[in-house]
Amino acid sequence: MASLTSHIHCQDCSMSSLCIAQPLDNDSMVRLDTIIQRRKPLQKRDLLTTAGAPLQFLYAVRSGSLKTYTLDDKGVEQIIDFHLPGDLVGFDALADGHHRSFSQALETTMLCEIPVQSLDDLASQMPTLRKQMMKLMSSELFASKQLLGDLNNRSAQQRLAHFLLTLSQRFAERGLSGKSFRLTMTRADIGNYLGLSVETISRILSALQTDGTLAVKNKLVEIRSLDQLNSLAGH
Amino acid sequence: MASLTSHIHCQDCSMSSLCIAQPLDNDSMVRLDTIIQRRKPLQKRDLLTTAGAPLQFLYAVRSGSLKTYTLDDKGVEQIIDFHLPGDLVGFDALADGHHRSFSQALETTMLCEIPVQSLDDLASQMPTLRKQMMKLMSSELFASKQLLGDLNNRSAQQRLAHFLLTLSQRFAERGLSGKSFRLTMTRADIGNYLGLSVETISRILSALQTDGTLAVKNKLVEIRSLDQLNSLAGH
DNA sequence: CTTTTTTCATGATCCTGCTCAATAATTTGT
DNA sequence: ACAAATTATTGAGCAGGATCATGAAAAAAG
Repeated sequence: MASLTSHIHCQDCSMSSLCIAQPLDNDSMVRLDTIIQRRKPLQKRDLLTTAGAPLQFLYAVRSGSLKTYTLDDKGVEQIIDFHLPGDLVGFDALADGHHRSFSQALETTMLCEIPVQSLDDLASQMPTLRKQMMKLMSSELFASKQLLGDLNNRSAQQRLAHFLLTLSQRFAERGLSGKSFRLTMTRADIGNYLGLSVETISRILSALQTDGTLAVKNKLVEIRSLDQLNSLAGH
Repeated sequence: MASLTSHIHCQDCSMSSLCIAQPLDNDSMVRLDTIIQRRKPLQKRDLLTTAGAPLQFLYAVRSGSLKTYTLDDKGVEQIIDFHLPGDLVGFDALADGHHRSFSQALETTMLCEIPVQSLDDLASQMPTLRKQMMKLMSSELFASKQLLGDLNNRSAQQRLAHFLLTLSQRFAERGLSGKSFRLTMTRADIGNYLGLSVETISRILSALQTDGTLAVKNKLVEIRSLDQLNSLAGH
């Protein structure tokens, strides 16, 4: 099965449309492909990056999911992001060449490993690749700043509704069902990310279940009324 | 005085150490300088960017300050960032070539105008410039994600203390006093940014004044006890 | 399969920060 | 310089969500 993994190339990766490879012509993609390594899958709870470690690779998620977090001075975890297939992990380390956060697999997760040195070499020769990297960072930057506003002035219910909608959209973009999906993170993770207590997450999920907006069964979520969820999120 | 403004070059700009020009050698800086335009100062309340408008320039703040915000579907302002001298404005527009937010001057503000097309041309020839742009974006990205966590799980007092400390640091980096500075934004702006009501901002400022952490006189803030402010922020 | 650990659900209580309200101080416009 | 508008301060009351506590359900470990 290792042979299967190692035989997947950018050219036929289903995630390439979201990835750094998106705007490249076939020839460029082949060149990108040659510098990319595959590695054996991460198991649940395995760490991909550690804060402070020197940056060697950027990672593209092929399947599975991760959470990115920092530890504050008191050692308290602060979740910064969740990563789904097609997402890139490691941009925050470009600033000074060291990772600034921890990334941990939430389930069995497969990745592409992109050596930053080679990527930089390639970027200097390929304007399209350079622009794509800028675009991805710019998008992430805006999304992150937008999120700040989205969360700050909103109620617990609005935050959670927004979170579920965003997940739904992201699954849909990845060719998966946006109606029905599995939360790979715990309620505590969601609460941490949204600045709410576990209890609040639990209570709101129950309430949304009761009023028919969602069907929740453990980690499985089904969106019963997208309209209602949208209006709860305030969109 | 217009002649004075137009005669300032990257080579002798006091902000160049924070700006995109930071790592460039003198020759490169001169080349960068030739593509940069100066323009007449923005007056308080003037808009620099408008959401939806095509991206033509990135801007570097030379003096003064701005706020960046979006308008939600109900037309409610959501402040995303404050910009001080040395900051770059416009990175969020690189993703699709259109500005995604409004930037408004909080006071009389001078700017450098950097045409993105020329900047991109230059970046393709100058690896150092390219890397610096990536670094700046990466830093901003991490700062923004970090901020999310910093705000989310913290009390009103911790948030405001954190905000003031960040401002203080930024002023200090810019060669200004970090002990004593002027808030160019209103209390309402701060509240909007931190997800707190104006009243809460006002009350906490009064409380910090009473307990001797700060001296506040209208827009003027003096940090009386940095230690105390630090411990309030939870650092 | 059984035991242990982790995660989730729900209730009761409390407190932080919001809303509403009234006044004062600054800033802006004429 | 004055009037109007915006911004800031302070108080009272209320409510959303945190915390504490307990039990149930899943998941992980053995």
